[in-house]
Amino acid sequence: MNQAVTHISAPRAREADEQIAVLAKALAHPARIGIVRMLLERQTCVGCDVVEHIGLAQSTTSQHLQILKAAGIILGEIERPRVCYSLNPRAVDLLKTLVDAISTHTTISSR
Amino acid sequence: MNQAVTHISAPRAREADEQIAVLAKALAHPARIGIVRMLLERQTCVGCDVVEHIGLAQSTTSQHLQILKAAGIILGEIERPRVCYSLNPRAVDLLKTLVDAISTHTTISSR
DNA sequence: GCTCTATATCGTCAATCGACGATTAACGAT
DNA sequence: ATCGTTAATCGTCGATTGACGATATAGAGC
Repeated sequence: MNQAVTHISAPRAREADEQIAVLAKALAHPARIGIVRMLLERQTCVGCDVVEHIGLAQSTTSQHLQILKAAGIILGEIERPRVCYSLNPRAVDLLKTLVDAISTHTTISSR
Repeated sequence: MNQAVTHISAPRAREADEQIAVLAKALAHPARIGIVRMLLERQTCVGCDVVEHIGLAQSTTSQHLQILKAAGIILGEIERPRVCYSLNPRAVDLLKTLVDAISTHTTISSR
């Protein structure tokens, strides 16, 4: 039972690796980190604000938003003709769980 | 002062975005997540074990290890003819700080 | 000096990413 | 019905990634 968290069976572990990698990949671009930061500061915001804030073309920005949305990191609520974006608390929890697991291990194990 | 954490000046924020993105990018591949997970389970390990564990070619594995090392996520101590890899506690702290910041915000702000 | 072992680096190739402008879609307002 | 606004999607192009095998490097041991 004490191994429950640590030692997942191999195939499951691979799946988990895949999922985490997807999350990391979605965050692996400064523009997308910028969007996340923006959503932290103002707790919600509209697409055209994002375009203005990060200074890329509208189409490019939309792409970045789609990537974040596909990874479940942000939510987009339609408010015609706008879309209102916000962080997905579930994704934040997932991230937190992950990093907690890592930091627990390193605290215990790395001297 | 209460804004110190939240509201960093724009150019600094961009730098921070860049740095975080670099970190995320280094983790944005299942093989590399697998390596990190491996280093969590055994607290340290040698390159050739990694090759065997993740099942990619030696050259490919070495590349992944270099990427993680370049991002500061792992450390490689030379023990001729091997290299002994371990997680870098500083990187873990960095990640933790980041996610803590995010989760604090979402807890406070998103109802 | 060679040979073995463990890593790192090089060169190549297909696949993916990230940027852009142009176009399309959906609706509210006139 | 037409116009204006906001987002999403398409098509394209150069740059980057990830895979591999081949080669290079560095030291231990004979």
